[in-house]
Parts: sequence; structure tokens; C-alpha cells
Amino acid sequence: MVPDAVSGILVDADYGASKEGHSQIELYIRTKKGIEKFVDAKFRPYFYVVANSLAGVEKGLKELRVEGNSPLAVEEVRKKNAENVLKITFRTTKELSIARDRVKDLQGVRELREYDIPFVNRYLIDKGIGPLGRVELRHENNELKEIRASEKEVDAARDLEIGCFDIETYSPGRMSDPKQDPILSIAYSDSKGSVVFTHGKGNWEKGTPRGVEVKANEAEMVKAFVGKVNESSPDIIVTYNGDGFDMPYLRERCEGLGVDFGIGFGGEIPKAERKGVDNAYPVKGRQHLDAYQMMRLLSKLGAVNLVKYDLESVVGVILGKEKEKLDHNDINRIWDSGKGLGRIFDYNREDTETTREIALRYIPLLAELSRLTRRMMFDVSRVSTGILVEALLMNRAFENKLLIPNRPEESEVRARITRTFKGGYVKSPVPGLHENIAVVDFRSLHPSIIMAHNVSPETLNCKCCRGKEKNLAPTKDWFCEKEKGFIPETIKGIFSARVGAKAEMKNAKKDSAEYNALDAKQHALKIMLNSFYGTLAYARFRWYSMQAASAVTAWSRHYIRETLDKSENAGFKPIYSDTDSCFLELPKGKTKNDVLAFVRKVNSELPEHMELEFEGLFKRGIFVTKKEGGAAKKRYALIDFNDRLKIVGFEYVRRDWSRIAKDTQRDVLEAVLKEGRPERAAEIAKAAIELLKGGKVPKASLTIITQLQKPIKDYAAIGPHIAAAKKAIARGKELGVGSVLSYIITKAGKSISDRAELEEYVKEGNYDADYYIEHQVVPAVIKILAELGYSKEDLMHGGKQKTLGSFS
DNA sequence: TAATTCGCTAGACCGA
DNA sequence: TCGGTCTAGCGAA
Repeated sequence: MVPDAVSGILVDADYGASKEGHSQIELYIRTKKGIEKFVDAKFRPYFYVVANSLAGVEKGLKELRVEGNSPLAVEEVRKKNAENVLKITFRTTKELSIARDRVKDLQGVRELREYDIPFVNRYLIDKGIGPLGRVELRHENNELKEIRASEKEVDAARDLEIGCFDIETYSPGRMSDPKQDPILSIAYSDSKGSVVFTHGKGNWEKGTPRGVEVKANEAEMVKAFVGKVNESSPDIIVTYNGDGFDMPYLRERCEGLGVDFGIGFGGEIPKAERKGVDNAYPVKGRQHLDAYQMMRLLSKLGAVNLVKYDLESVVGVILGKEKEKLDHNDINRIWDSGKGLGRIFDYNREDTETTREIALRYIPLLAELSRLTRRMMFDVSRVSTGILVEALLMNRAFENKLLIPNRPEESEVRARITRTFKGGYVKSPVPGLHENIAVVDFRSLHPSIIMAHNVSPETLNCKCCRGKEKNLAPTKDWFCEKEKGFIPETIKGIFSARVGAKAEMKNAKKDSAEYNALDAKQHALKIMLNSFYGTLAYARFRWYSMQAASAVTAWSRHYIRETLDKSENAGFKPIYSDTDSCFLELPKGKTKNDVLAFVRKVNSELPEHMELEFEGLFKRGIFVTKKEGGAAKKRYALIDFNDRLKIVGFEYVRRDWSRIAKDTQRDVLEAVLKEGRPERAAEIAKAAIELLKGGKVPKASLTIITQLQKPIKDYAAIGPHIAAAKKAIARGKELGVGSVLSYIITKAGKSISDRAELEEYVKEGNYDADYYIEHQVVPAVIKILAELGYSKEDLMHGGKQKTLGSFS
């Protein structure tokens, strides 16, 4: 029989057991026929043994029995970074894990390697195929004969079906409880449109609203929904907080109703999987993307800037749309009365449609990360940067025939955590107003140092390059000049891939599918690029090297200081610098061209891969003093020649300050920088104070936002946000680690904490005007106005106080 | 289960 | 009541 050749997109991978009882890989691939399951029955789990000598371990391995079986194979393999390496293959993953403990104690065994790599990850690494990438395969009756990655690109929006669902539940004056409260409606959206399933009473005489299907009861509604998902058969199934709410709710509800929640391939029911402290719900044969988790990750990666993560806020920031929240009381009232049910359905449908739209925007980026790391999107959207970098390196190590380092033991992790090192250099700014400021910075400073000086754990302090200058770090450690380091070589690959993608973008039409795909690619590469340095000093990292991380920052300090010195010699006045950037004040007569010439000169003296770039020229800038005196680092504001304001570090960019303080600060900065009018700036501040005194400032301008970083009980100091959270919990609100709190300082109470209440429990007008004046608006503006000669008193009482002299 | 260091500010808490 | 110390959070790079 000639195997059938098929091309498709790898959607999901899992493992199971064959009829004969060995472990096998199961792949779910989107082909022309839909999602199909293929089985690779030939791939087997394995790990490596590094032996003192091959002969020395032979006897022990020969006699090794796991559950009565010998290993399937013991073979010598060549790895570039170790001698005497044996690959030991097992029938099942279970046998592998039992064997781990026995083999490590065998005589002549130095260490085990790659024994903790999940079977599916192992498969994708070895086969070199990335999830959501295109694959070519040959099979007989869905049994794989061959599979390989295809060069052809995947366009998520065109090639994949993306479905999204959301449920509305009944909650009579408390949080919905799946044991007793029914699901009222379920909305589902895919590329073809949306549908809302519901049940129960209602005034349907006029016919059901468009796009709504009314079923006889809740069980029938859920069945219809499950049927719809299977008919649509999405590759990616999107929820908003599905991990935390929709999935577990549906599961438990279905158990009670006796309905099959089989939305996975072949009717498989999603089951909880532990992801850190929380549960996640994988859906077999598809990728469950929880857009809420995704937004949190993107926020951490700096790909988006979000203050709150509720759907309404995210829609506002990402899609620029106003979306109204239908609160639980309204839903219950409408449901109970049976009047205006359309509002629930519209709300339900809108949730899925906007969630889907947000997901569509970032799926190309996640898909790129997924392909780069060869991890499922399900994982990629829920992990941290450390895991991403490690996954990418594991793939590269395999390709380069390098053994992957083991994860450190817990004791080693603890020891590593106690070791610290020096970071970047931050120069104290010259406080006050400055004019004509040029900003220059090093392009990808840390990665470029790693490339320029071959910084890698295995090139550190090599025997062959002692005493050589080129890669001798200021820390006195050095890196090999002959052998190319694993990490710098990997970074070079990513760097050039990104340069390539950006070059291709120039030829693509803006906003075309191709352009967006390339943008996602370069963005994913950028994220990876920027994550390497941090992980070097990360205690759980397989390629941890404190000395390498320390060398990188030592070099960064060296190069930035050198650049500052050079700028001074070139006739500029350096006023500030932070890690990779220099702020240069241009003296009279110097122009942008002089800066460009300076940048060229510096670049001609830098090692390969390092580059100084011209960032921009600014008309004016302000640096302020700290509250406790002395120049403040990491807070400044600039304005360019197009009057565009750039505010850095100030309260304006912080979420834990009220809107009124932030907006007042921005207006003050603008008046100072744009118009050069200090009197106007002072008036703006005074106006805000008067407004607060008037008692009419709306809640939205007063909320302060912070996030719970640990369980409430672990707090030693009870600040306002914790006090507000405790009061809310006493009222029945559920709050935990990661909860984002919005609170207001109200009138009633002694300390600030006493007066803090979560926004939702505060009536309009109930705010402590003195607090918002003294602790919000004034501190936000006073340091700026102080640079212009104003004092706090000037703001608090009428006009600028006349000095004694002016009275005489 | 966790990428790094540097830096600013607020507010509670404690003792003089 | 004041100032110093400590916890906590968030931002820059």
C-alpha cells in the first residue's frame, strides 16, 4: 500500500497508549477534510545517560529491568558538549520515569540528561515541527509514516477556524454557583457569525429575536451549544476567563444536568489541568485560548499596556470601543421578569464577538511564539518569559547536537536566589528645564553585547583565551574567542530573522495579510530577543550563568559611560542616562547633523553587532528633584518639535494614581513644555484643587488602581488597597492574588486605610477632597512647578504669593 | 510557579 | 507630633 500524502496545519498534539500498551503520539491536524487525528506509533520516550566510560555502565544497563522489561534500546550518540553519551529508549513514559531513579544510581553513571522533557514536547523538538505551523505527512489509515515541517506560511485568520463562546449565568444576589444556578444563555461566534442559545420562559409571541435559539430547557440549550461547536469545529476556541469561569462552570453544570460537555475532538470533555496555582482547561484536538490569560501575558511582555483586565477595559484600550457592562443584578431582574431578554442576548453575543476580535488581533503573534518555541498555543498563552526562552533554546540545542542542561535542584535554586549582581548605570540628571535635547541609545543593548563578546555559559573562562583582551569583561571574567557560544549564536539567528522580516515588511502593503503576518513575526522575535539577558540570571534557568549576566551589565556600564565621555569631548552636554540611552543637551551652534556625526563616530569604534542609534531631537525637557531632595532618576518629560509630549516615570504613567492627579500633571507638563507658560501651569493646578473642593468630581477621576500581589493574609502592612479589599471580602466579594482593585478614599474614617473603599461601594460625591488635594494633585504637580519657582502655598491660596520685596 | 536590577513614592508603624 | 524604618507597588530599561 502506498501511503497517502497529506498537507495540513498542526493544531494539537497529545500522547496516549497503543493497543499493545506502548506510548504513542497523537497529532490533530487541520487538513482539507477538517481536523483529523493521526497516530505516530513509532516514536518512543527516551533520555540520555552521561557515563564515566561506556564500558563502565554497560553491565548495569544490560541488567536494567523496568516493570519486567529491558529498555527498548541503548545506543551511543554523539553530542558536541559531552563524551560517553548513551540514549536509552523505553516503551512507555511510565517506564521512563521509573527508570530515571534506578539508572542514576547505576555504577559508572555520571548524570542523566533530558529526562524531564514532556513526551509531546520531546516529539515536536525531535521532529522539528511547530504547532500551528504547516506540516507535510504521509500516512496509512491515519498511522503516520513520515512527518516534516513545511516552509509554507500559515495565515491564522484565513487558514484556521477561530470560535469563541461565553456564558451568562443566574446569580441571585451572590456569585453564581454551578451547583444551583442555571446557565441562562450561551453565545458562540466563529467566522460565519454568531448564535445565542437560551431556554426557559420569555415572551416569545413576537417570535424569537434574530440569531437566538430558544431551547426547551437548560440541558437542551447546552446540547445545542455542544453540537454547534462540533459542527463549527474550531482550531482555536477562545474564551474570556474560560479557565476561571466558563469552563469549570459548564463542566460542573453538565455533570448535574447529565449532559455531555464534549466540545473536544471526538466529543472529548475538557478536564482541568494545573497551570501554576490556577487551573487551565485544554480542549482535545483544539487550542483553548483564554483571552484573559493572553492579555495578562501580553501585558507582562510589554506588547500591550493595560491597567485593568476586565473585558470592558480591554475592549476600550485595544479596540477603542465603548462596551457597556450588564451587571448581574440587571441580568437577574431581566431574566426573572422575562421582559427585555434581548438585552441579555445582545450582551452575551457582544462579549463573544469582541473577545473574538481581540483574540484575532493577537493570535498571529501567539502563533509565531508557538512556532518558535514549538509549544502549543495553549501553553504559550499561559506561561512566562523564562519558559519561552528555555523552550526556544531546547529546540536549538537539539538541532545543534548539544545536550540540554538539567534544571537546577531546589537547593541550588535557593542558593542562586541569594546571589545578586549589579545592573545598568543610571546617571543623575541635571534638574530643571532644558532645551534642544538629543537622545541617542544603543539598539538592543544586552543582546548586542552577548553577540559582540560571545557571552554564553560554556564560553565562560575558557582555557584557551585567558589573558586575551577582546572578550575580557570588566568583571575580569572572559569569553572564548574561538568557539562560537550557543546563546550568542541563537541570538544572532533570531536577530537576522528579525532584520529579514522587517525588510520584507517594507515590500509588503501596509495592513495587508502578509504585512500583518510579518509584523507578528518580527514582534515575536523581538520579545524573544529581549528576554535572553534576564533569564541568564534567573535561578531556575537551565542555562543560568550569573557570571555571564553580570558580565553583560558590566559591559553595558562600560559602553554607556564611554559614550557619555565621548559626547562631552565632542562638545555636547550629557544631562541624563539610563542603561542604554544618553540625553545630550546641544549647545548653541550644534545641530542634529552634529549628533548624527557623533553617532557615526561612536559606531566606528564599537565592536561588531553593537550600534548606537539616534532616537530623536526634543525641543524642551524637564527633570525634577526627588521628594527627599536630589535629582530624580527615571522620571522626566520631553516635547519634540511637533509638540508631541513624552512622559516617563511620572505619576501620569502609573496606574496607582487617580485620574485627576494624572490629568492635572499632564496638563501642567504640557503648559510648561509646549507653551513655556508657568503661570498657566499653576492655574491648571489651582483649577483642579478648586474642582475637588467643589465636591463634584466623578468617581472615575478618583479611583486608584492596584493589584493584589499575594494572598490577603500574607500582608504585614495593611495599606489602603488591602483595607478596602478586606472590607469588600466581608461583603461577599471574591478577591485573590492577581485581582485588580479600584478604590476611592472616602470621607468617613480616621486613617487613609479606614477611608479606602472599593469603587463599586462608593456613592458619587463621597470622596475626601483634602486627601485628593494633599496626597494626589499637589504631589503630582509640585515638583514640576517647583522647578519654575512655585511653592505649595502658591497653589493652595489664591495667586502667587508676593515676596516681601514686591510689597515695599 | 517565578526573566533581571535600579529607582521613586506612599502609607503604616514605632519609638522618642 | 515628628522622623526613621519597613512594606508594598509600579515603572524604566
